[in-house]
Amino acid sequence: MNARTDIHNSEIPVLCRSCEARHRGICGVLSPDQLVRLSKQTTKHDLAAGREILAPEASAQRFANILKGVVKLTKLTSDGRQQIVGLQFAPDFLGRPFSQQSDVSVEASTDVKVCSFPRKALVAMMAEAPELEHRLHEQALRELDEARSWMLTLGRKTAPERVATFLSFLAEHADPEVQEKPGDSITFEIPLKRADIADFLGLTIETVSRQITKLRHKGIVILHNDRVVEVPSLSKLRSLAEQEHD
Amino acid sequence: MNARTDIHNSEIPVLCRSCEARHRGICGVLSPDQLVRLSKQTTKHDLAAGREILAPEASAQRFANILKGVVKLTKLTSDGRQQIVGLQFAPDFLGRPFSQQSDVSVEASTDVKVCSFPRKALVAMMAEAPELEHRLHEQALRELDEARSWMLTLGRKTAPERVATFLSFLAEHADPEVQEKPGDSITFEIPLKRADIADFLGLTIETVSRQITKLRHKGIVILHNDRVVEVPSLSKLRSLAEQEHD
DNA sequence: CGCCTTATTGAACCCCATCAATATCTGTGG
DNA sequence: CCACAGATATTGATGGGGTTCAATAAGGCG
Repeated sequence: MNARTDIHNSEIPVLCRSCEARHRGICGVLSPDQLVRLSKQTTKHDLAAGREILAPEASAQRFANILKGVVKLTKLTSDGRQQIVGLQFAPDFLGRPFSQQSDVSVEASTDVKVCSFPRKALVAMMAEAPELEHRLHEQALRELDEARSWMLTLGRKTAPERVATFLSFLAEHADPEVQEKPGDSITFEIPLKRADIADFLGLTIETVSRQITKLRHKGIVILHNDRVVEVPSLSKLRSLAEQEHD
Repeated sequence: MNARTDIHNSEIPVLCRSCEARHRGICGVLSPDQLVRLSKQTTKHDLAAGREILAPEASAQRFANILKGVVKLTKLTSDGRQQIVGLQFAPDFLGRPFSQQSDVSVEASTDVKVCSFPRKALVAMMAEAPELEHRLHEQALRELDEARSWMLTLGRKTAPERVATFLSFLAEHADPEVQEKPGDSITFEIPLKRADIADFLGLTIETVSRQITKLRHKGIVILHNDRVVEVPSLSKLRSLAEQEHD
């Protein structure tokens, strides 16, 4: 069946109707017919914050799309030091295609909804819809750009700069519903606890806490609670993300 | 070796005959006919160590394959601090497809030979050879895995561990011609000067130098000169890459 | 409330950066 | 071949930013 001749909304699986991934995510390139077949192998999961979504061994065998929430990708040294190597938001794709194994574990950072499917289902879809691989490729390139930006942050920025960089990053990915005011002011929720922020920025919990306190005293951020931040001037915050001194 | 590409050797452009990228690189998926057409838009360049290959503005408009040598990808903060975010070897592809701009600059780390071509030429080839995009996708995923490994190194490892990790990484990518002994022992050339190693590892030149000296005194490495290193026991070096203490 | 998790604040130490001097390497020309 | 100059690398002394260890505070939920 041909997608072009047959776009009837009634054919779109219930599962997919309200899914962001169907538009901006990888499923956006699939026809209703293809969506139906993929959705037969798909299951929707609700995962509490902290739960593992894909173990390192599994992340090449099973894939998923984020429907809601924030997902962290983490790596470990053999002696247990942890580094977060990426944060993902709806409608991002999760998993490592074209590999047998990965050493990244995929965990829910907030409460998360995902829709997951086996490797085979994706492989089959890619065979008939080459555009699907293109979408995956574009996401991989975006993640690569992002990972390299974090390399600059981790390798060359000071603690105050790292925290400011992190908050600026979150502001850009903020859920529109928690943004309120236009322009330079923004309020959003930090989808990580302090320990995770530390693991992302290559710092300790204590240093993160101290830096946030400093930002508070300078009026750069206003904490409504541990997680909700108001940034009166995003441009001021951004300027702190790249200058060493106070 | 692929039958399709080798039935008529005479059809393969001279430029491509001795090129590694034709087999392991992205050109491996092209037919002789396609190689001929691509090679008409291709120019070969020799670049001295330190020279810029693609400026950040250009890296989305013009692409290249590495024929020989080592290439560094660098990022800068606004006040000039530098971080190397990737090292690339033959036959890697250089450039940022599907984007108008990039903030990564591409420089020769050693003397380098590349073969470069305009964006349009690649786009045209991808249209007729979907396998081409697949190769690019796979390289992007490898680079992503690598960037995330460096994030762990930059965020969570100590200076001694970083240097050991770096040398282990080089040993794995070492030009086979400088490898001599089998098994656990290896000799190779460091394709970066100390300042570049520092910019890669998020350290200073002095710290890198001191750590190499320590490795020398511990018998982990033997320096034949500033660039050529002998590693008697690669497994010992690797074990230092993940343990904090001496 | 009372317990547990999470976050903040304080004080002391240490790893690595910084500043400074010396050494070595590389190439060039006398 | 050696002398010299510029770039690159090593080594030393000092200081500071961030960690570590420790205590207190604040949320979240029964």
